[in-house]
Amino acid sequence: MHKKNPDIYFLSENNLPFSDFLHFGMSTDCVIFGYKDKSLRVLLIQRGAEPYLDNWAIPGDLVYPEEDLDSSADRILQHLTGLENIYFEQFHTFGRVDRHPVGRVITVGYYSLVRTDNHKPVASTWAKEVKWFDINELPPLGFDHEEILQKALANLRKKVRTEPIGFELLPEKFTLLELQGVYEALLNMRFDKPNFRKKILSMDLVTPLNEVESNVAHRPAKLFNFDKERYDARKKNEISFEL
Amino acid sequence: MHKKNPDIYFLSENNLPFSDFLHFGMSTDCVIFGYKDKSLRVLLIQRGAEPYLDNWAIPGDLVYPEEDLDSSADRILQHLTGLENIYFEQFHTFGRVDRHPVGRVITVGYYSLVRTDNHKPVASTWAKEVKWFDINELPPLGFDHEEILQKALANLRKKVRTEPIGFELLPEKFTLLELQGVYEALLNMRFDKPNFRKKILSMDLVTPLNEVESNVAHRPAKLFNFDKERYDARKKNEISFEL
DNA sequence: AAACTTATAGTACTTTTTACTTTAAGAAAA
DNA sequence: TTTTCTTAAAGTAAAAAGTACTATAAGTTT
Repeated sequence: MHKKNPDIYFLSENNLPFSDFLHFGMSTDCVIFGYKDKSLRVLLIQRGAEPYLDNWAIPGDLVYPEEDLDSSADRILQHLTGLENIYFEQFHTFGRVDRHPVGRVITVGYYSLVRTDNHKPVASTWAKEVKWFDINELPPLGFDHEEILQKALANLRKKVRTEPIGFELLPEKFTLLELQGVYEALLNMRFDKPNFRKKILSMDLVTPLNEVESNVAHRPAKLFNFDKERYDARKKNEISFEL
Repeated sequence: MHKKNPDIYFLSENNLPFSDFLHFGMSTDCVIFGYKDKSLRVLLIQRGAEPYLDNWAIPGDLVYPEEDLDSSADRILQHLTGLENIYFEQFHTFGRVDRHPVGRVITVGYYSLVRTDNHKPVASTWAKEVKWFDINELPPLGFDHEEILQKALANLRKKVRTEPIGFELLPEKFTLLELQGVYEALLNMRFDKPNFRKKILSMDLVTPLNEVESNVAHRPAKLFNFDKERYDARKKNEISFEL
């Protein structure tokens, strides 16, 4: 017999005891995006344990009992890339009853943007291999990770149209043509060069530096950096970034 | 002593047993939006149990062990409004370690749009009262529900600019001025009447009916309905709706 | 029938977007 | 050192979209 319990919000018709509801596992998965050679990439791991041994998968881990969700995502990112202050964003939570073969595990999906030139991800105990995959040449993935990855991509593509996050994929200093390449890879479309340039400059969010690119076999382009302070200040006044 | 376990993805440095990670409670909260008298409203409940007894809160419930997240949200919506096929959307998951006084409960936030003319929500065992609140006159809320509500609203306001979901707040048949009222309430801004009208008609997503509104003390406006089929067909070709 | 209210159509103007041309600046080859 | 090549960067014109406002139509109420 179940006695009536201090319910959370309400326990509906069934009067199950509170403890019956505390049997969920919780994980976070991080879809890590990078940009190289004019194409968008995703960092995947090859699993070193059951279930889905040897399958490629999105890096993730169980959430610790005393850990916030965002902290968990941050931990995974640092563990895998060795980088701090990576841009990441929660985008969707996946909880299908049968999504995990071992038990009822809910996973919170995050996506992240990293500067691929900054680091070399390394394999470790929990992953046989870590590798960048072109977004158009993905291997089959374990769990429901194909669904998760596609949803991450869809969310990123939406977000990138209204917020200046494309910069997160580039080094501090970049040329406008490099920026254009990022947006073309992200949105899978071409832009007219002069018009893209005009549009970006008119937003007044990139600052020209007194520096040009080097080691190129043609006229070197001017380098810019993103003025995050100006953007943040402007965001308060609800001015939006649209591409 | 903990023995090494079949980990999910990987258990990082600490080798805690699998069962140690299955102590999460899981709930869904539904921010239910409605529209009436030119203003946007939210349906809240007054809690009939601890914690936060008598506080106003967003309706929600624990997820059942064998229940999908979306099903859980749907159940709450039906329970509360008696309506089926309500539009709802997952928007964010809240998991701060101390967000719930009773234990580690993660909550998945949904928002929902309902036609307020269709139903009368009723109080029941788990809620002393159920009431619509104007979005600008909200009471203090229990838990982290103020944060959840504001995030729901922000998400809705973003979504409404790119997808034609405003219609979900209106009856099947509506006038263009009513539609304008919905968007003005949602986005908290005014539109020019002729221009709004022109824009909506140019999208070709509403169909004029051979009917006009009645019981108005002036020239009655033509009624329209939303052509969901046309929108769905067009969405496949990636044509977007922007206001 | 006159006055009033809102629907609905239309018009002129401004801003933004798009497509394309021209010139500039540096690197490499002849 | 001159020519050729490549990309940077500025400019221009036409088209489209957005904005502000005016005028007329079609009902209801007095």
